[in-house]
Amino acid sequence: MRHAEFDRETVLRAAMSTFLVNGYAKTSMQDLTKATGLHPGSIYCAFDNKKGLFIAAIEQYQQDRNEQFQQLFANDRSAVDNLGAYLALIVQECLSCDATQACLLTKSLSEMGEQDEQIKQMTCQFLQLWHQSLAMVFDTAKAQKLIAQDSNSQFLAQYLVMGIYGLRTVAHTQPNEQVLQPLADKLLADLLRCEPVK
Amino acid sequence: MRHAEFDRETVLRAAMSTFLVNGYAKTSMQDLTKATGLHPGSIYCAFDNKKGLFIAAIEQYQQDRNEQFQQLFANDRSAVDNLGAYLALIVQECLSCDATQACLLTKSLSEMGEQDEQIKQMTCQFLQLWHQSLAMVFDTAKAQKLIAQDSNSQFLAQYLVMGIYGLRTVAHTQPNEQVLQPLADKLLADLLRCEPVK
DNA sequence: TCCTTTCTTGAATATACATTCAAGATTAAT
DNA sequence: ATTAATCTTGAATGTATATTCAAGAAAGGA
Repeated sequence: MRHAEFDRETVLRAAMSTFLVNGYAKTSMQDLTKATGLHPGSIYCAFDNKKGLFIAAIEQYQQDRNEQFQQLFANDRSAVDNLGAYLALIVQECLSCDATQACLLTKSLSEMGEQDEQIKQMTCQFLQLWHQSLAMVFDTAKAQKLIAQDSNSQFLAQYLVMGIYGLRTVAHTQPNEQVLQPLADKLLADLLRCEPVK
Repeated sequence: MRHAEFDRETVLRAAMSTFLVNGYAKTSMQDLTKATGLHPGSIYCAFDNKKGLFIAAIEQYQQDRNEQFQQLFANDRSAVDNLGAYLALIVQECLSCDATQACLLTKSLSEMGEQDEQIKQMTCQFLQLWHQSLAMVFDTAKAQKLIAQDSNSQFLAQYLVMGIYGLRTVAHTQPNEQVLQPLADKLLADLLRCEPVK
């Protein structure tokens, strides 16, 4: 018997980062061997092929982001404060010039959604889970009487998702805190306003 | 003397559509010869290389979209009505299942922005022009006294840009009018509200 | 210590792809 | 009608790239 020498999570995070910078198509196996330190044979042994590594990297991304999310909201502070902190964090991520700024899920969906049904299914499912997590935050806000009792948590979460997608895209052309933070502020304000839902 | 046999705009729109579906990297010259009806040599003669054709297609896209935009807003109706019609049009585009749903500028920026400075410059510039066009619409709305006189047109336009980016991304996971139209409605409502700008 | 199992290595393979180019075809002016 | 200029054709070229595989290395059980 013998164990694999590499640490799976480390390898997946390296691959993840490479895919984020180059996109899937423009990431070569050579890029991946350089980034992960693994030789081609090892990658094919552990992940089947390039797409298998990509899928594993996306799953790791989802897990990492989800843990970060749960940690941010696991406290007794008001849901509104937590949302404000969450948005501020996203703005800061957008400002950091490295590739963390984009979301691997939406980037992959945009690149491959039309051609690869499996990638489309997986990314859509993960983004849906994120939407649901945000809806639960709005449920909490309702319970804390911070927003109207007749608010539609699903709708508000969807609107926030839309805003965050948009914020990240604006960041590509305007990676500037003076631009992004006011947008995030208005987004949050518009979410908290009493609003009859259609 | 002899003229080229193909119609440049037709060729560029075919290329545009192919790039939109596959992305730049996954579009082969073979795809492009099939889509445009041109043989490799003709493409290289007219556009230098694959990237040259891509750039020309992006320029055509910008021109087409800009003309569509100017036409939509060239009337005497209220700027708010025009914005509503514009958003409704975008929602309808998002619902049509063909590749028109995405924006070639943001898609290209997302795919190649990190690696190709020229593409980044060009797409950012065109997106900036769009932002300015929208800002002028808010100036009109101000002149028509439909929004507060101290509104910041630049900021409102940026917020609308953000919302449209977001709407288009949501459409990838939820290509559903019952989801998209309410989001667009709230977006417009939030833009028209009297809002002290930071 | 030895042996079996599993992992690692990286050169070799096969394919896909962007690009070139020389011959052939077409046009318009003379 | 002839000619010169330009366009079209599509097979050939060279490069990049994903994947395979057989030999070598390491680990743990007997």
